[in-house]
Amino acid sequence: MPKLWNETIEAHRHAVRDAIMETTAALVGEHGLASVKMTQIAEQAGIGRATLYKYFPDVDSILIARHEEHVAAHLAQLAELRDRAGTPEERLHAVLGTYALICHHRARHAGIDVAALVHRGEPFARAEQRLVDLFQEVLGEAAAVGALRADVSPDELALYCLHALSAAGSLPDESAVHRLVTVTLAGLRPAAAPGEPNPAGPADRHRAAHEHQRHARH
Amino acid sequence: MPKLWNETIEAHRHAVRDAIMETTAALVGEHGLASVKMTQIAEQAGIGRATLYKYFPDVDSILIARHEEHVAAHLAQLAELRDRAGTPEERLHAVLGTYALICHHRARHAGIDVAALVHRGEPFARAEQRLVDLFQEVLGEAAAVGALRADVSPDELALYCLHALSAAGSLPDESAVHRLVTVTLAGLRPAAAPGEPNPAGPADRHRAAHEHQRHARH
DNA sequence: CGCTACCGAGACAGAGCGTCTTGGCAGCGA
DNA sequence: TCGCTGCCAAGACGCTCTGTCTCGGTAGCG
Repeated sequence: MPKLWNETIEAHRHAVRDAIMETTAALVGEHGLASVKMTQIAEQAGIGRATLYKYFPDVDSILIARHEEHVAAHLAQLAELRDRAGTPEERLHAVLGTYALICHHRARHAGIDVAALVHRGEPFARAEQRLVDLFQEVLGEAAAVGALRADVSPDELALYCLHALSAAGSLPDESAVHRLVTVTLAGLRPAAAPGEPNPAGPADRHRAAHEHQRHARH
Repeated sequence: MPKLWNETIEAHRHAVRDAIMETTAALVGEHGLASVKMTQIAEQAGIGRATLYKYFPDVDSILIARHEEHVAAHLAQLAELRDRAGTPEERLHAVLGTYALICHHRARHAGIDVAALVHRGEPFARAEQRLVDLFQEVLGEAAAVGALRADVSPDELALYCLHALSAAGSLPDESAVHRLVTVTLAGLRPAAAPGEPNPAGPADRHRAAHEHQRHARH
């Protein structure tokens, strides 16, 4: 593809790497995940097959690398929302709502291929774990001000959020995604039944405690 | 495997088919999904490779067939719970709780392989659709007696339940699964806030309407 | 101008695949 | 008892894709 090397060799390699990943994603979107071969990718990207093997060992690695870049971008976006100003409830809503929209648009854009690729091997587990950790932090802050139910730990609630919001990929439009976020958040709130134990109040108290948590993170 | 044909030819073929599916599942559990080859399956099952191709065209078909049998069994179990006696809330709780336990045990037993296989192609979409339909029926009955929030339609709530409960596969023990069901159900209940529109009462009224729905199904 | 690093193209052996043929065995009916 | 039919294991065959290697060519750099 790049006949003339762009500035440095480093930049050239990065450009070729990006071209490989983009070409592979296009081929997968066109012909499906199983039928894409290394030969096809090399031809489409305009590089030699041996050169392709110098960048990636197989098709899965290419798509995993592409997926990890997307995950990193989304994670940065969510971390930025997490560190914004506002009450823990507001930031929880922002993080979960944005994640749901990400799921929605990913499903609409990439189809089933990402899900098929992503559910195998350990790279996906790591990406999911980072998401759970991020959710857990926001949930912990919300729990500190009593905005969360106290009978389930934040790590289990984080897992609940992650899976519940993944339903956004099957929803038809963004208003449905918004309703899904509302429903998911409803599952997180303290039990309204009078007999249930609910030690933390619904108001935003413990402000100092959650500020301490936020700053102790970095 | 079966040197002497069992009774009829039909039964023999069924036995061979079962042996193939069981052998394949064992190999996938042992060596992973990607590395299992048709040659290996035929050798392990004690049949010829050409014979294997007379039963299944490829490895995926074998695992999909096995998965569909499991799904059918689980679906029957859930349908039985749906048609049991009791209030719609009780039956909703039973169906969702049982589905969560199924997810939990499946993840514990088969590992990541089922998820990896299951997320590609159209057979999985059909199985998921049948589950959503089943959920939707139980949710519709619960909505008829006012046990559900009225601001989200039962089909969207069914999708929410399906995905939220799939988190049970990542939970460590059954008590955590039970808490997940509690949280998921909390997302389904009518909004407790006084300002929110909540036309249906929390008590079990409209009993006749939901009985009508149940009997109109068959 | 020579050196180095990279690259495209092609060759090569190996693994799997999907099909076909061969020879053999189990059941069934005459 | 003897064919006849259906099924089967084993193996051969051509094919695709893989992963590695070598070759000749070219861009940058000193």
